[in-house]
Amino acid sequence: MSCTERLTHEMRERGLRLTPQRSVILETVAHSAGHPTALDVFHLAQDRLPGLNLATVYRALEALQSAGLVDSIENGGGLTGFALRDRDHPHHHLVCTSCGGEWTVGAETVAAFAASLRRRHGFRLNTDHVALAGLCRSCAQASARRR
Amino acid sequence: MSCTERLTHEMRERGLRLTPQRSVILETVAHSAGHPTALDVFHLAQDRLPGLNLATVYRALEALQSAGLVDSIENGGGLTGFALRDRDHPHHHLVCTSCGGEWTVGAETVAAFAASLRRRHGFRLNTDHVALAGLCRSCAQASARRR
DNA sequence: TTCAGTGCAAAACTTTTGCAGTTAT
DNA sequence: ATAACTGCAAAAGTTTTGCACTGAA
Repeated sequence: MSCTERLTHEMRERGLRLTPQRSVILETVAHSAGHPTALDVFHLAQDRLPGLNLATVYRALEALQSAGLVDSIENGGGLTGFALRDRDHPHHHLVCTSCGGEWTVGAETVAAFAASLRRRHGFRLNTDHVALAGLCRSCAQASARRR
Repeated sequence: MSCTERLTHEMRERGLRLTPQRSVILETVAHSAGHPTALDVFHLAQDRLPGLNLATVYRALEALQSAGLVDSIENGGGLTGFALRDRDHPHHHLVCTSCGGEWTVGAETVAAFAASLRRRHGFRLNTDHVALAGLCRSCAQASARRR
């Protein structure tokens, strides 16, 4: 199912309307690498939506979130990032706290961990979209050398 | 090593000063369940520190963080929470997105997952303090029944 | 036609910063 | 003594909200 089809379907099902703003905002999030903030999305979408307002971006992202099309991720520093929820290709992000780089891990890597949490604690890890903080390979090596 | 001894030691080592404000703020974080925000800490600490200012709380928490005594955790909604970094008893938190409850998991549960990330991607997961979002046992059961 | 959504402006909130006075070292 | 820290006030930055108008269904 394409992105636009999913948008139409999920929105209608919830009595939400399909506006040009919401389409463009969803596509902007989808085509962004990483986890753009509301302001990022605003700047990127402005080209295609002259007169777009930041408040609209916030409200659209909230609507898309409630429709299950987008997830919010807490970036550091009290900023909220947004990412497409991809049900067909679930994956997770490794975010390096040193260089800010991002890598993708397949859901299967996290699945084993989620299963052990569930077995041992009855806890169902939210695996829709997870961003894990740490040091990437090169930053880890650099910090080891520094000592 | 006691909390206060560690405070004295770590602060001195970095040329940071040991003020009544910082002591009380560290104790406030240590004695709080969960991950209090700067405002929470401010309210709790006010009783013992008349005239305390919120800006001081922010600066003290930053200092304690740089001294490795406290970790910051991204609560939902763009709020930053703080928690004592306990090097003697490392542990992680399971936060239920439905009821807001919190549970503790030993570091060993996470260690295996961290090892696999490192093996497969060279990524060193930050395991100082991790808060994992999901559904707790009872909320998961409740949501299963609802269907 | 109708009501959800938008743009605009103002407000609410969290966090940071400049500065003068205070205090731990 | 001296430099770090605090309180205060103001600013900066993010997110929310009220309201009149517009447009998707």
